[in-house]
Amino acid sequence: MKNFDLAKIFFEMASYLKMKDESFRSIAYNRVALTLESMEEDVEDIYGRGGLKALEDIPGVGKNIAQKIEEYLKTGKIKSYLNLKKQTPVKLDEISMVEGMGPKKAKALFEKLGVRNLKDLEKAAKSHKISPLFGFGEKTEKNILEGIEFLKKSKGRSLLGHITPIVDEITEKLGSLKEVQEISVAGSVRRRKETIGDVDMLVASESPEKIMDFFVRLPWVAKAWSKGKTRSSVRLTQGFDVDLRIVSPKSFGSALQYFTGSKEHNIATRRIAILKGLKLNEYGVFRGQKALAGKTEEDVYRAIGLCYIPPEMREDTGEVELAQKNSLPEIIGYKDIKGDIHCHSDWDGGENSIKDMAEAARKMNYEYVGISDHTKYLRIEHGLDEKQLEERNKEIDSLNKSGRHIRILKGCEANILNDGSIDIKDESLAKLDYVIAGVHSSMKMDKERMTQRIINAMKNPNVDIISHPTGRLIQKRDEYQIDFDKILRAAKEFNVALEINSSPERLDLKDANIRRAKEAGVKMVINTDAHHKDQLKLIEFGIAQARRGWAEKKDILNAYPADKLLNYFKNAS
DNA sequence: GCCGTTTTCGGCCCGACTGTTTTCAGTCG
Repeated sequence: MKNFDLAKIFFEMASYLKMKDESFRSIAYNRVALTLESMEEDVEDIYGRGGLKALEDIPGVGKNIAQKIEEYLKTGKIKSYLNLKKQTPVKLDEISMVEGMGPKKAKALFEKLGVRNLKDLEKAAKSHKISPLFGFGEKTEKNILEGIEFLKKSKGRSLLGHITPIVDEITEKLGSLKEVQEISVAGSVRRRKETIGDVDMLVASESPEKIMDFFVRLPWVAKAWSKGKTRSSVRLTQGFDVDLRIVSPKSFGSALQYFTGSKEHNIATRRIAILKGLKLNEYGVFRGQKALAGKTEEDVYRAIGLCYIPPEMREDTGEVELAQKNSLPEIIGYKDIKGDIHCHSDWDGGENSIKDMAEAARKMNYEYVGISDHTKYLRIEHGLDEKQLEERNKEIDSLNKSGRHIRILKGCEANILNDGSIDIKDESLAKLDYVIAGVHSSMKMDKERMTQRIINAMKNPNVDIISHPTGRLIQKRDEYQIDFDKILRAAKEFNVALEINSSPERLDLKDANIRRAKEAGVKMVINTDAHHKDQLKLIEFGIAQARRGWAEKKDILNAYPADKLLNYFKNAS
């Protein structure tokens, strides 16, 4: 897949062009880079299928860029890119990661001080060579040093699941002020992206000053970057930034739409507004001076001829076109899950008893809960052998018999061994309501073997679900080397569901793969993999990713009632 | 460099804030 390599090159070219003040060419390259990054089809396949002509059908790609893509596919490099790099040998991608540094400042520092990378930049700032320069000053120099410190500490982005608790607290604190009429989180947090750069919050109020004073003095604030009447920005001690915008209530909807983004989605919606002779900005939808909408997001979308688009879908990957035709898929809702079926109990070293897990699941308003303890290969997780599994089943049977709990299903999370066989006997697996199988070892296997390993596991008629199918840990461990298309075809053929693991560190399947699975007609389940009863509530993150992957209720098996779910598993094997 | 339901030429999203200026460029979202 060359899409990402090419996207990276075009992003860089866009920055270099901006440096040279060629802003419109820069926009063109940036746009193509974004398209390539989010495109599902391999650009190499497109070229193979229809040559230059087919490349030009990609939005934003014209003759010129098509030729550059061809050049890259044939020779592995792009001459004009190398030339740009030669002209200004500056690591722009590195330098612009520092808050407040962009192409223009980078250019000035290169020409005057020879700054080529992050290290040079830090050295120049530390030896106070930057502040005397024209256009720079004390503050800029200080901000550069602080920006570099921040980068070293945080790697830039935080996991969604790690920041939402504090975001909820801030929302509650601000929301309790009497001056606040409405409040919502916006930006990538509202879109539920798996990682977050900074947090955007929006408030509707007629008296913003008091709120801003309160905001920059919140107990978690380490530093206020800026403070104004409509926008303030702070860094929290937790290591990420929060932006607060305040607008008048009559613009709350349009501002929420605007600050929720994504940027690409906004560009698309604004284009539609322009085509209709309207103007869309954070203050509303306007025809000339006349405001047509602004109070709610629904009004805004309606005014430009679109139906409401859920925040999780706003990435300009086709949702705007469907909204124009009023044919968006009805994506799964946050209350549609009927039971979590990947939960561990104290039988395999989890924190809580089966009874406690069932009680916690009842509080989640579930109809059922599935206990799927590890099996014997995983010694470190106290995996159960055939005999222990039998004992555990008896406990579940007696709990179910007592009638005092929600329905408890008997499952397990078995291990897929290197050859694709399962680490526990088929007779034992057959006695369970369902079987989850997952890879927990030899994760660095080569692509062909790993793909075949998982497919072999799916061929076992007892296996119903593959847990965390790609094995990634966000920002820590890459996905296994697998041919995902082959996995999808096998999942469809053998009627095996793929898990959407809700753990904020995993989110596996991820959004793009969920969409591919859905398109391939493969069923999924959304689970938490809870090892503690408090982790059941993490399901919201899995549902959020499912929504980002456009999954509908019918695609998600544990949105079915228990009997329908069990029937599915029975008939699938 | 790309693009077209007023356009094959003339636009390309656009407003807020900062830090440096003395009227604005650069950055961000």
